[in-house]
Amino acid sequence: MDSPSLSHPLGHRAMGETLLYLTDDQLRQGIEAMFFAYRGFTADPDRILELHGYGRAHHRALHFINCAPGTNVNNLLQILGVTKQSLNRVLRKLIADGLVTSQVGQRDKRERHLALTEAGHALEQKLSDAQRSRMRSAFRQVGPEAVAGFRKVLEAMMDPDMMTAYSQLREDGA
Amino acid sequence: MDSPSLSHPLGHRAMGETLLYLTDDQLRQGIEAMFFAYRGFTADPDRILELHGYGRAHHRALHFINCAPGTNVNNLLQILGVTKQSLNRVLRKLIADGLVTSQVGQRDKRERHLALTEAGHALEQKLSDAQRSRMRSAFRQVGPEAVAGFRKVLEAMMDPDMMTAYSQLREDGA
DNA sequence: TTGGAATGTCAACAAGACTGACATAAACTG
DNA sequence: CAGTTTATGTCAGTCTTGTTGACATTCCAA
Repeated sequence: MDSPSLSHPLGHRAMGETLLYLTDDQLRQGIEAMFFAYRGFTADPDRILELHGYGRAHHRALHFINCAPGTNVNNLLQILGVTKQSLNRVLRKLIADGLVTSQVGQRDKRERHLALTEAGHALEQKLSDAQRSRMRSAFRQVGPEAVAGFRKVLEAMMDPDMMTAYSQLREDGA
Repeated sequence: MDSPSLSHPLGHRAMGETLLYLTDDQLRQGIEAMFFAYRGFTADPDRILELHGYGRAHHRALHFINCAPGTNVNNLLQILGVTKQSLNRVLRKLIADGLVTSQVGQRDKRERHLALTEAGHALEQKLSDAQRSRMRSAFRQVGPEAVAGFRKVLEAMMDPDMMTAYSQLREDGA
């Protein structure tokens, strides 16, 4: 049979209207692309983390503490979407290893304010560099229009409440 | 401070050439978008899986057995990128629960050929529908150009060997 | 001031990844 | 045919990272 995308009698605009990109097969390919890409996305930092005896959970904590220095545990909890007990185990190790500092809040002494130490900053940089490097390479290959599309789809795929957490990260860093 | 993307003196083409989309901040946003989107991407099937006492590992196995019925364990191992012990634990349960069949190969009797039973097909459909539903909604929101960009970036972010596995999935289904 | 809400810690458990060792059966090779 | 390799399955043990339950501390408001 002939290729519908090449022999289609309608122009590009009409293709969008007939929603050819929404067939089950196209969606399945999107799902698989997401699966394989996420593996690639985490592969480089995972290798570095392993050398230091950490896991992905430590990476996530370092990343978001770096983005919002002085944040408290509850904020981090909302963003990461795990239980406080789970996060606490990770934080305990990072604090014990001298990568993160935990300071009792001035105003509210129940809160602990988290920040990276110099060593924490160094590891975060190393992980971030590895991850950015792959993403930069991908972005460079495909060009700015594709990158814009990538961002649009990802944002549309987030849970609405996560979307707000994501937006807030870019507004008030502290 | 003012917004560089709005007040930039150069046009869109020049922006691409000066690689504004490759700044560390843009890359960081891409990384975070990937993190939050992947959570959304897995959230719906996760809820269904929990009801049945399965995890993401079972979903992945069902998905790829469905894509390539009659495949053997080794092929699945390559695609999933886990150890045979890990996969075996999952397959054992799926077979015991009557969702997957394992048949000794005709040509090579060492191989086991895997396929979904009717019940397996039913669950795979349910999971797939949930995941496709979210992706369809995202795709519909952003339009075909953004979807094309999304796919391009994801493919550029995969590991090269995974990229080949991904391509082969769409060529020889059996 | 006292009881509830918020915050964070410790302990125990489960899923799912890993490694290593080993068994079995079949295919291949000299 | 004997020995090796390949494909698969299994058992045991470890690690990360999620979970729930119990508990201490602190704040706030009735």
